[in-house]
Amino acid sequence: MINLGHLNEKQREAALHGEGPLLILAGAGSGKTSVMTHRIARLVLDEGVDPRNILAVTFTNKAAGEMRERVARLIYGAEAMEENGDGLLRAMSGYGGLWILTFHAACLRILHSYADRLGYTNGFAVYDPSDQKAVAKRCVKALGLDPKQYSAAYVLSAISGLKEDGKSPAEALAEAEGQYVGPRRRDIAILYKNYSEMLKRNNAMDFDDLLLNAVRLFGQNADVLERYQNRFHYIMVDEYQDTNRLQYLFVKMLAAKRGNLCVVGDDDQSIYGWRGADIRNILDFEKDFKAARVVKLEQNYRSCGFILDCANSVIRGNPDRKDKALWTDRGAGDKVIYRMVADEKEEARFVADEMRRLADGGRRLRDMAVLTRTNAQSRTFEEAFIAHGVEYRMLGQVRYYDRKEIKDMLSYMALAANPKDDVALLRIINEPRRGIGGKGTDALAAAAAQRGLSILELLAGETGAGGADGTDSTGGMAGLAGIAGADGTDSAGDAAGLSGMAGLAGAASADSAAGAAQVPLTGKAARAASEFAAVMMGFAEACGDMKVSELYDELLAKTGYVKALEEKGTPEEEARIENLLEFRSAIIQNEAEDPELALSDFLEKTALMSDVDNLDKGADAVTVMTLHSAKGLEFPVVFMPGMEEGLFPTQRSIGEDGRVDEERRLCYVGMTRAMDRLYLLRAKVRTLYGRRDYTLESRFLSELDKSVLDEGADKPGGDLTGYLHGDLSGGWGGARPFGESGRRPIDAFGAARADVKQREEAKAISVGAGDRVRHRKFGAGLVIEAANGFATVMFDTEGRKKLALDLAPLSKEE
DNA sequence: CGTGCCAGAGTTTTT
DNA sequence: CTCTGGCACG
Repeated sequence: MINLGHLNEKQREAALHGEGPLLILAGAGSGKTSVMTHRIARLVLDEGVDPRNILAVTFTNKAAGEMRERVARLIYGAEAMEENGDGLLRAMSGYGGLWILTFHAACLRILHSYADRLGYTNGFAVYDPSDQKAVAKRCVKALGLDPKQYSAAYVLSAISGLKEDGKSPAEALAEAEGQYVGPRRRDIAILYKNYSEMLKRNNAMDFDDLLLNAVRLFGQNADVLERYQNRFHYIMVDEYQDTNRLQYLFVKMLAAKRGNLCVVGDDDQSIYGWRGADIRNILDFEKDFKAARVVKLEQNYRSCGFILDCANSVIRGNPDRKDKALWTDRGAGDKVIYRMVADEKEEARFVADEMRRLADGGRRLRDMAVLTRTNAQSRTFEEAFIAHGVEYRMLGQVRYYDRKEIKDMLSYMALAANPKDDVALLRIINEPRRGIGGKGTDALAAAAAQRGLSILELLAGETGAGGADGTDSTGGMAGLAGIAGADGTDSAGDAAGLSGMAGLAGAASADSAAGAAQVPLTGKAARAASEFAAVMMGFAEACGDMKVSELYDELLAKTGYVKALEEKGTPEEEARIENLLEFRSAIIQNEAEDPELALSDFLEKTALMSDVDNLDKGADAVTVMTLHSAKGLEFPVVFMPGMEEGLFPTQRSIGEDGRVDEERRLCYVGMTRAMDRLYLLRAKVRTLYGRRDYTLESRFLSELDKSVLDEGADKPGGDLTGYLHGDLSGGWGGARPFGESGRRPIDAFGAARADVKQREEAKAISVGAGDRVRHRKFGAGLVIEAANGFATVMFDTEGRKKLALDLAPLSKEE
């Protein structure tokens, strides 16, 4: 029997639930993951349920991974997991095992088995937002619409909205024409249609499609739906309050036969309404699933009393809530600290300083987080942290896989895996420079479209005898074989095997002969395109038999990508090369975890990966991220800056029906991330988009129960003098107004910390993070990072640059 | 074809 | 303010 001893009564009730619909209303920090993992383990161990009969879906990889890990621990025991965690996890959660997956990953697995039913072939690509954007732009352009009126972002969100409503392009079009709803709606409907067709031609799905197509697959194929209904006897859904219509349908269809649906969520934490999440899904669960049992988890194990009271007092302001109230037996703890400061710089300085103070008192930096409403706010914190020597890590900047060089290599791999992928091709056909620019690609795209081929197929066909129709997505090889065999134009005989290289020798000379008629390129560009196509078709054929890392290495070498970077040789390119090496390690690591790793698996994995997944938990650094990305996380110390009307709640939410309620929930989510200490900050003046404005305090501050607040000792209204006292007067270099070393820690832990950061006397140029420097050309700047003879410098006017310390004309400024 | 300049837009974004 | 994308110029 599985031990449920450390669960509380409510938790145990939920974990013991067997058949029938169950709604677990799980307040923040109430241990819902424990409940779900125990329920799964109990079904398997005590009830003898086959793990393959269980499906648990989450929203994030992180949540899925955590759940998998904890379930495995319960099933196999902690010891076995220590010994062979990876192996056991793989054994448990493989294709035919226990599915604990994100919505998208679950849909992907299903679609993988039935891609053909929807007219896709199996190597279909998954497009990320940057790919989507490229497609949207092409569609707008193709229709001759004004790209200003129809920005990619606008078009995509409109399309996404239609998809989330489960509408097909035809339906959208019919609606737009049925009654007169304006040309805009009609244009969007047409764009939707063209966008969908282009994706399909490219054998690609975007994120929405994964869900939409899974639901469509079920809807159109009773046998498929039945198969999965019979497979999944028990279905669990995490964060149910964030499900959109499609996700709701997906779950509902799967659960329709047996009705064993267990959903876990908290209506107070619904913060993705703007993305289509429908809070009614959770509010109406009991209506939807008759005789549903409801269990409320209201005991909070995370936050201390004052923090909880604070959060409760804010969320109370919302209408239409499921009735519940969090409580804790952790004790009252510290009051919530509220400070008003002069402006955002003071705000960031206050935070940096407070963090240093807490660190001096024995807190780890990794235990602290700054949760902002907008990404733009993070910049000020970055600067302050650098200046104050606070190690930090930031989320929500450029996603790792969005870095140009990584995305380029991924596109190369994607094209090898799926030769129909024009978006990937267009991204890289001139990267590195091959002399094929906008005009060339436009012509190629047009020619390919006309013949119903992908661009690569067109190019590859051209190198052959001109048989345009010979190639298909999987057998791209047919095209290459064509070069070697049928084609008689030249010495193509040596184009055998993988060596696209050999192919290009043949292709190069073919351009004048067969090419011109079909490929709208001439001279150098035509040669380059043929060469490119031959190489890529070679990879397309070979990639099935290669390890991903091998493919990657070959691509780096044969496409000349690294070479082009090396030739430029600027620090920026150096950094890109470093990133490419780092990416290689990531591939190797993936292969270590899964020796069978196929190219398509890897591409899918990266496509479905977010940067929260890469958050390096080991590093001892404070975290800066948006409130949205903090959901599901917890930190002993949380700072919430920017408690101002117009920023939080945002200007755009004010006045729109229900939008402020969601902001309020977001505020609640933020506050309930804090375990021991919560700081609320408000700047009196804030600069937004270069405009300095006086602020009003956030309504969330006005609303909350003031008795939980510590508003600072020595000021009535709470102004910046509240923290500009005593221990801040020291200072390192005289230039810095607020230093660290002059201060003595005052905390209980407070042995004076050795000043580790003391700098060596500058002889030549030895600089460290936080130093001001002057560059002969770039002017004054701040060192962000210095290591291995390189320094990354944020210049005041020139932006960020990486410089070699022994070469750059740099001098240190005091 | 590639660079540089200017205009315009700028919540949040688990996948 | 600061990034992005489109366009004009060399």
